[in-house]
Amino acid sequence: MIVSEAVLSATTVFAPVRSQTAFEETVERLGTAIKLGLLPPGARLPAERELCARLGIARSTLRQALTALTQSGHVRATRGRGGGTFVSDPLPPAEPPSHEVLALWRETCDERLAVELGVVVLAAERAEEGDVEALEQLVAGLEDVLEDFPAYRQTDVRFHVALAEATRSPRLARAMTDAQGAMTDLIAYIAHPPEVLASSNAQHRRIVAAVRARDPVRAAAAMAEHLQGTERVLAGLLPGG
Amino acid sequence: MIVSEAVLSATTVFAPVRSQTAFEETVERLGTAIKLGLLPPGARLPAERELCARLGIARSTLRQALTALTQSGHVRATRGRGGGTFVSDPLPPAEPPSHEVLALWRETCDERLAVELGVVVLAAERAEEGDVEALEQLVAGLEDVLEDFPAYRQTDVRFHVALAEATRSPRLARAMTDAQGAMTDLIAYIAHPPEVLASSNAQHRRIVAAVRARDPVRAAAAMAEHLQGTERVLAGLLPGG
DNA sequence: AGCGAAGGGCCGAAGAGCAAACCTTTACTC
DNA sequence: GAGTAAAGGTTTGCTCTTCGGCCCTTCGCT
Repeated sequence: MIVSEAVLSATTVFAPVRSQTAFEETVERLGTAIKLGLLPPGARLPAERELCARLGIARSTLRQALTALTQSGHVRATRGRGGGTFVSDPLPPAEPPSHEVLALWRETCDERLAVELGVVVLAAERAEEGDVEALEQLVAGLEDVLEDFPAYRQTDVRFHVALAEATRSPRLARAMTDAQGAMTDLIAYIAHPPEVLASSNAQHRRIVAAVRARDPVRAAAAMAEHLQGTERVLAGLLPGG
Repeated sequence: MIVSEAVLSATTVFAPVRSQTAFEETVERLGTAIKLGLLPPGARLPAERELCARLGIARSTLRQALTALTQSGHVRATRGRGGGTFVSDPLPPAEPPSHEVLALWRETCDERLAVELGVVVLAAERAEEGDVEALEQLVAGLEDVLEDFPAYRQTDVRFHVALAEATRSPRLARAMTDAQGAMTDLIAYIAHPPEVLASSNAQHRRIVAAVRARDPVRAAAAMAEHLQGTERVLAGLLPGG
């Protein structure tokens, strides 16, 4: 009986169980979507009574989350007919990443690598003409905002999420938004000169070309190169690099 | 303002928040580890008072989970000094996958693809000599159990988890055990003749060789081929293939 | 003026989780 | 054989989260 080997995995199997509350998860979901620009400034959220049904939680729980997001300035509500809950414009300044987040930056990048590689391979196999066109439009749009990092980053996120949606796999799309949310916490404060963004967007072009050509291998290679860019920047600035 | 585009991602952003309880998560964690053979039959779990501390939950919550696992026959407890909670030997027969699980089989495979690709790429970059030797031993062991699918599958899981551990990224290791747990639910009932297992293990060899050579591209290609095997089998047997 | 759709507030029931006791069984030690 | 230590088993009571429903307030539209 090979019992001794099991001890190696014990740290994984017996690692702490983290159970997020519905409240916390909702704040994180909506907050991330707002910070990523998936819900752009000025956008209106669904009515509370509808949203809580969609999220599968009680309205009072949703309201707790919305109250938190109101107090943090990400959202603003108006009453009466035609009212609703709207994403703030402008958004509050982002908060600097916690020590915790910084300490785990490499694991965050590792997870993102997995998601992005899996996504790009499957997208190359499954993307349809319309998906590719949408991706090309996003890349073209990026070209116009090389001087404006926040705008660039927002469209960049859209690009990666669109790639994930092209896989037709909701779970991968969720994984992608989570990964992008975690990355944004890390890179929001790093200077990104236009030349860097231009070369990053050139990599986007190569990725889309490989997807259009239905060439998963080339797509994966292009994506790997793309991710190495940010990773090298982080390695130079953060502990443990 | 590009508000219209946001609607596309709405299904992702507003998807139900699934808040697992600590009890559920614990049952799943331990149950998966047992079904995967990470905790082999006869193995002794840590004492309740220690285990609940490691899992970060109250002892009463842990006991709920252990009671569930006892009733399902995966675990058995003995009292008194020198007693403890032990993995059952033999294990209860696996239950057939639910309709729910079967309906989402493709998404499960997609997630696994992402995890395995990310893992193998990072393992190829980071694995040390000891890691590679452990992997080679596991592959050698697989050669001896080509006639015994349960035994093969168990060592197969160990192989993939060991690969994940070679990345030194706890989160990827966790993702790998989760992915393997989900896959086991799908493939437990599918006949696997020795020839198929032999060719599967040949792919293992190629993966290890690429990792040893520190060649992420070749490692990813070998892994992709490896995964296609099971995926094609499932596509032939399950709905939506 | 009134209707209806939206956010805002309140309250009680139910359940999950926690903490800290205490009990029972059993093997080892002196 | 008595004592002790280490394990699982049991009980109790408290807190916090979540749910579900009900009613209020606001305010644009008809």
